[in-house]
Amino acid sequence: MTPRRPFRREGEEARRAALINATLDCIADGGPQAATVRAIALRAGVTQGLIRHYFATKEELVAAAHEHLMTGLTKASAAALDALPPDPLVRLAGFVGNAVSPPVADPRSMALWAASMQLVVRDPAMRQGHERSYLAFRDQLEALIADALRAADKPADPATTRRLAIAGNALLDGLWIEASALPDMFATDEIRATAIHAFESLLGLKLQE
Amino acid sequence: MTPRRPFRREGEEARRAALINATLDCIADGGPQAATVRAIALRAGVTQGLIRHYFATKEELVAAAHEHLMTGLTKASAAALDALPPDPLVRLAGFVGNAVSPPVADPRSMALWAASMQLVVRDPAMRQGHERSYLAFRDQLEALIADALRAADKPADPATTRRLAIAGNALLDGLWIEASALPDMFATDEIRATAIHAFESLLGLKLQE
DNA sequence: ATAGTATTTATGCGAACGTATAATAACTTT
DNA sequence: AAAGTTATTATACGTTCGCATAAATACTAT
Repeated sequence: MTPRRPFRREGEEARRAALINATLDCIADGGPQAATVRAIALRAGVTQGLIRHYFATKEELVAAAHEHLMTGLTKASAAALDALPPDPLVRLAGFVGNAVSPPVADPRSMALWAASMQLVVRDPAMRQGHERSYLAFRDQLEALIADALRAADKPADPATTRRLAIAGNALLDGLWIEASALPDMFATDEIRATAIHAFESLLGLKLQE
Repeated sequence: MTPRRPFRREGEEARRAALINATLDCIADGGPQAATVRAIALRAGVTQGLIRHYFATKEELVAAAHEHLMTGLTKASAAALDALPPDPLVRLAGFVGNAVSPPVADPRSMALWAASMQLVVRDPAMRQGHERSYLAFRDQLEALIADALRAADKPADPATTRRLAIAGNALLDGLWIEASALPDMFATDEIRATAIHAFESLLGLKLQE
């Protein structure tokens, strides 16, 4: 004779968003195996039956959460670019510095990224998505590198900028991982300085922050 | 009245090794959630009860597998160094090239690494282990960098070599991830050339492969 | 106000999980 | 050769998982 739990109808959009965010929170906290339908529902403030109403299977929900995460990261990166001044050398330095500093570098993002990488290795569809977002980021970096080289009157032919973008992207990935996984090992300033200094060496020019 | 399955006593050492390898295979194939006691036992050619006989809990087995993986990677890296000639410039180029090429770079290692990174973010004990192996690799790289700089009559003070080791390690990590996660995107030679060329820029000297 | 809709809760089911325990057979020792 | 030890198999137990379905209630339209 326990009273039935009261509720409000929040609408499809809000509920889907809440479920997706709850899924990401669960994965970030305890890994993919902690993202059970019951735990997700609890976090989203609903009961588990509701998940079935908006997503046919749990797998579908996880895929939607992954997509949401990826597009969110790309958007955040683009928005950060908008806030930078027009000088190419300053823009590149700012972009590089941001990529290895909080809030871009943080343990939660790292945990989510590691979780998604596991799927990427195994699932061709996930791999395609990863490839797309990887290329989007790298193309952004390549454009910034080309602008910086031209601003310094240096050659910026496609073969050069491509190679620099691949190496620069790898450098940022690696520093981001180290800064996120071992946050106590480096000061934020040290990682930023290391990243910018390395880019100066790679491009053979002086950047301004 | 089905006959009981025949067996042989293999001894503690062999059985522990078989169980650990089976665990890693399961994780590499299907992620941590695929490493169930039943799947591990099947792969190791035993029945599930035996796991309990050698490991008090599944968690203990997974931790042992993780440790085995890490020490194995460190050993492989050191062994590869032994095979290189004494010239510092050649050694560094060889070390850098190997780090981003098969068999070091391959999807299985990548999957295992991604799985372990999840634990690293969450578990302090795992993080300590990760930190140790990270530093071991970086120190190795720093020594090679210092030797290469000295061989080229360049300054190799500790502050410089440390910063170069951090950046160089990050670069190798990033390229290794890209080469492993997206093996069809780059030719092996391209990744090797990119890595060596980037190190030349970072150190300001010409390497020989 | 009332009826209708479909969002949401509540409950249940079968499978698979980690772990515990008992039975058995392959070795070892005497 | 017989007895003893323990590595190994076999079976069972309780929990939790994803998913299915039925019941109820908040909202919408008339």
